[in-house]
Amino acid sequence: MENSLSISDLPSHAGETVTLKGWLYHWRKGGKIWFLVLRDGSGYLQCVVSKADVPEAVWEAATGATQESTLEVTGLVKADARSPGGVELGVLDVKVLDLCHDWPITPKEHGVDFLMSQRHLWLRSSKQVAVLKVRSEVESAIHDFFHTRGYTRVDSPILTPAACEGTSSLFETQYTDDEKAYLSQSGQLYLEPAAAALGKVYCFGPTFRAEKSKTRRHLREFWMVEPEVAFLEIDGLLDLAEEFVKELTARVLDRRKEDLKRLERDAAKLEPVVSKKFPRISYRDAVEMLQKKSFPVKFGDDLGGDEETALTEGFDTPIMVTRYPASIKAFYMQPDPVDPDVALCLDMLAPEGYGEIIGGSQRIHDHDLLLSRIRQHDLPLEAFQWYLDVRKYGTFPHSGFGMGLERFVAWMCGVPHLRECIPYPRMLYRIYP
RNA sequence: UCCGCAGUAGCUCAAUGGUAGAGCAUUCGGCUGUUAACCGAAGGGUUGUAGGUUCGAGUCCUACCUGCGGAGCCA
Repeated sequence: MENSLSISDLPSHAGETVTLKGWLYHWRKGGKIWFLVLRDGSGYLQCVVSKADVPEAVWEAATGATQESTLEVTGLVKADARSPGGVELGVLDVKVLDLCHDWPITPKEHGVDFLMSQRHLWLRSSKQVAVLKVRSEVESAIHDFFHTRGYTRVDSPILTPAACEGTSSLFETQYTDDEKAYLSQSGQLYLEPAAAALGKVYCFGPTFRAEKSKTRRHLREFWMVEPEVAFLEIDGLLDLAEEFVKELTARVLDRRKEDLKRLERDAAKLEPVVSKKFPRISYRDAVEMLQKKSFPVKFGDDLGGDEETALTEGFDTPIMVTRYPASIKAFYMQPDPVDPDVALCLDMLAPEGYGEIIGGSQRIHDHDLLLSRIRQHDLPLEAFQWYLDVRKYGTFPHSGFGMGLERFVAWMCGVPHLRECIPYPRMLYRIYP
């Protein structure tokens, strides 16, 4: 069915005459020789048009094309060291399939407001293309990671009857005439019963938080991958999270080198992630470390962005902070049997200021303890009856974590803001396009 | 929601309270190996909105609108 060549195929077609379709990305004029850069999503190709070598009509078409015009170009593939990418096209024919008028995004700088309002067009820019390729690679690596380890993917619902954690950040929608539904904030609660059915499960999909967050580290709609594993306890969970991040990073380094280069991301900064063990620090030790750096934190305080960055300073891998005070963590987290004030949980903090990429815990598996936690947190008991059933019928220790895809991709790409790591970001006060 | 910053040409930005400017983009011209090419020329403006102070406001004051950055919360 597909017969056409892509630009990325060309290095193995040197010496052949080929026809390609794509868009005019950029050009450099040189009097009687023009250099057109064609892009087709697979790569970029310098097409050399020489006035002496083509018919007048072809010269007119080539030099009359504007940025982002749709072109069909025929020419001879040549290896040439002067050309970015190693091969270039000696143009024989150019057809302008559509002449583009008033393309708004120029090669010079633009402000974020402008670019975000042109997001549907901004996607064509080389750096945005590179980020989307890294994102897709990570998504694919996530599925491979779990499938090679015997996990079953279980899709959790997006429309839910009640909150998983806190009702303040829920998106509400009308479900029937007299019933509301809420967009999912996490698939975890639905994954736990599935872990009893299938043992090792994971979900991967969009999640929604109606928080009024307006920072580079927040989106209102983001993608989260969440494994949940029967009979896995906290130490195994730490191993799983570390192995997971190592494998995804290795995959990006292995297969998306060109994209990292285009993003001017220093790949050497990611290499220790693959080779070195991630430090594991308890919350109590973290508080001490922060106090030595004269942060005014004490046991019971949550750690803010500045504290997280200070903790990761001096490390070239992520660090895992474990055993936070139970009082500041979710109701379902298992208390530490030797230190009941803390929960068996972890936050993985990425280096270079990228902050929390993973949060997870061992879950309470005792029915009565979970019941009392639901009551302590003033949660509507009837909404959690089915969740309690997991502990009522053949309970088992289990653990899981959630990783925010965009945060991971932002870190891989060295992009400072999450909004560039999802094709169409949903942010506070911005839902166009 | 709170705190801070900013709205001037299509875009990115200049302009002591005193004639509205540049680069890029666009159009035209020049250049046969360019790498955000370069050189020359032209067109392009109700300075976010509404008031106010002043002989005079892009500039100072007030309110509003829009956007950005950050906090809290989180992945």
